[in-house]
Amino acid sequence: MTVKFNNRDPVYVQVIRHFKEQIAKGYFEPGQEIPSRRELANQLKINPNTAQRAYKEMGEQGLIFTEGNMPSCITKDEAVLKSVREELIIEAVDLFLSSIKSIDVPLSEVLELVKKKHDAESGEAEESK
Amino acid sequence: MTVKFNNRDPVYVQVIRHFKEQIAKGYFEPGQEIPSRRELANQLKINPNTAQRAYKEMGEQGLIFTEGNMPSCITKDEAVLKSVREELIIEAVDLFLSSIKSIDVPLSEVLELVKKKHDAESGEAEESK
DNA sequence: CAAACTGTATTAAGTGCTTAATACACGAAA
DNA sequence: TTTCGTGTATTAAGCACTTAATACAGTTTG
Repeated sequence: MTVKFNNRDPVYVQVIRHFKEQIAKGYFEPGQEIPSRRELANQLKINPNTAQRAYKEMGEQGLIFTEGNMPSCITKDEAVLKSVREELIIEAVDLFLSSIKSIDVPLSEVLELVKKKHDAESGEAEESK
Repeated sequence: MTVKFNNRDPVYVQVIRHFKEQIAKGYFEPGQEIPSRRELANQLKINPNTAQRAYKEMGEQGLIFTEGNMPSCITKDEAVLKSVREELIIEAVDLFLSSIKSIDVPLSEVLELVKKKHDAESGEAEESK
């Protein structure tokens, strides 16, 4: 498990984001154990408290749960897991639309650019095989 | 001139972003005067030093220029003005694509959502007339 | 000339968020 | 029992940004 951090957003926020992306991609099974705070901190080279903060928020959001001193686990509520993906998608779409809107760019124009760039990236991935 | 600030990004960054959006929309003429630091600070209810910092960076980026003690002006270099728009568009597209990529969502699926949401927003704008 | 406006610079304080350093209670396992 | 690994809580330190209070040089305006 590795995460590339940017210097702009708080680390704990990026950690949460990372877990949400993993969830969205179906990487976790419902109820699956996740690394302990200290272990995650070691893996990501961050402070245990930062990991703790990320886990704490994820717990409050219902993404993970913790019973006693047992290792924390991904929620068993599949509806929650499913909604994570949808939320991330909606988030991306809304952000994109508001950005475009604030520059007054015709949608058709950027959609062409999106397709073009996407195909270009796919091409690169293909070449690197 | 009003700007709605969020609590996440530094104010001076948001001010710069605001000017770039105005430039991208063709709101400014090349060489056009812009408000003084103190006046902008008054309008936006921010500290003059924060306005100064925003202007300073915009000057370093070539977006505005200042001669002597004259009021600062938008650059006369139309190529720069044009590139601002393109940069903002590319920025939005790249961010969108990377977001989508990190969730493993098929492009066609989100493009449908983008169009749908965009049309819905246009509809709302139409109704509010 | 004097006043008021430009831009610019320096220094300091305050504020909020992030990170860090510890400590504690609990349970499982050697 | 002792050790180790859980989660949790508290407190302090660090850092970036914002704000603040001035100061200075120059230009325009009354």
